Amino acid sequence: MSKTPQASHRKTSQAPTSGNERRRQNNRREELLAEAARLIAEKGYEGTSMRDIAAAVGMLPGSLYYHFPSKEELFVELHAQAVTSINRAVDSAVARESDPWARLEAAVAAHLEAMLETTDTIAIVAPDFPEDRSELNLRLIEQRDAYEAKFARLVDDLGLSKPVDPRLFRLMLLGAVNWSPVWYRREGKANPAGIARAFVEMLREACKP
Amino acid sequence: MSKTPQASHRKTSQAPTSGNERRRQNNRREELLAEAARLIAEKGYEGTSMRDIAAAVGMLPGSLYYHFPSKEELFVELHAQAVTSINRAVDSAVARESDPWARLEAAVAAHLEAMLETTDTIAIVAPDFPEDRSELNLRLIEQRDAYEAKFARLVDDLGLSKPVDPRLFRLMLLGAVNWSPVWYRREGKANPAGIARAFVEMLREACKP
DNA sequence: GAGCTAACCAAACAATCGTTTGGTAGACTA
DNA sequence: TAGTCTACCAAACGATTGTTTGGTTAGCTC
Repeated sequence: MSKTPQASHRKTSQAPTSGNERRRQNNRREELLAEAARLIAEKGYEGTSMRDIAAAVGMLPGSLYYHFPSKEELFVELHAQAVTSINRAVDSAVARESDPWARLEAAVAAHLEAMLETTDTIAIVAPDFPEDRSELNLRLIEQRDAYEAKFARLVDDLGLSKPVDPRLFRLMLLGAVNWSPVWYRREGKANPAGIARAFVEMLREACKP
Repeated sequence: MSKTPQASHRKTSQAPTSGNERRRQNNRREELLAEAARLIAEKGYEGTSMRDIAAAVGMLPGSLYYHFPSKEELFVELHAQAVTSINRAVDSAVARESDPWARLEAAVAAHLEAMLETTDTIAIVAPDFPEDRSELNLRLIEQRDAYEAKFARLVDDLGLSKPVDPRLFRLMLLGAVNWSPVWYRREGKANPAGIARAFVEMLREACKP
């Protein structure tokens, strides 16, 4: 009640002294996405209503539809944004290493960091959606495909000896990593980098002849 | 439309010649739970309405509230049922082995089997619910506690050498296992037992001095 | 066969959901 | 300064949600 959708229009209000960028073009879109990410990360997709999101940015529910055609579309864009961001993080982490095992560990650490510490990076993962929402799911999977292929390549570069199935190796590692948000506590002693090292090191020992 | 809530009442109809069990006592409760499990496993908790469940057993929505006080309570009972069932499966699988590593592998295989092949065993897991539904989540976690402790014991019995953290060992293994429904395809070549063997074998090699 | 109870039906309730429609203030362009 | 467009507001719409309330009937006991 106390916070009505803001007094009048404000828009591009500030920064009047800064050259000729094209302002006044979807200004609050970013703010909107950020707020939606925060809410969805906290309460889930179904648990977050368009009204919640609108209230968080001080708009009316219907106004969201100026920026996004639907709630699903909003989420797809959020997901894309998260995938892009985590992709960059992993790339730059991997680039700093040359040894194949070190590269894999760096990738896992970056992935973990993004999922455990960055609030607004909604999990690449989000198995939120049950199988029946196939249309949405297909689009999300498509977004993650390139990302997962990247890990497959990192694993291939390890040159595993024969008894080890590279696919199961990758699925095990990524499964363990993707599940970590379930048990991870930020107050705990373990940090993403440490977890990554422990996970990769275990598998590394397993692959020595 | 075509399937109205059934013609008249039927109740305990059958089996009139079988002694003196107390029939006519929550007869369709089991049927109700089974149907709810099937639907929720398919479409998720939020994706399954009380009307869906009622329709699946040929009842009217309100009638469900004769058997369960709320939708959440229904799910809690479902969850408890699943936990009990998987607990039994793991116990009997472990009992057949004596070697610690073989016992762990048997436990993992049983867990995988329950999650991947048994439709109505809604995942022990179900991270469906975001953190904010704390009340429900606490009750579910409570139900799983004894189960997870069981794995901690199995890991302890391995007598791991020092550089390996038993906790991270367990979290890695269970994470990989719990994530498997995401990528597992029943049509594929891998089966639960094979996956269990591969996972455990990898970690086993890692723990040899 | 009277009475009781388990197991429903029938119908609604209030709340919430995603979304649509029509309007409008302010910034920008010419 | 007139006109256009951006970025919203205001208000509703229809559908769906979990749930409640009061009645009804079949089966059981006595």
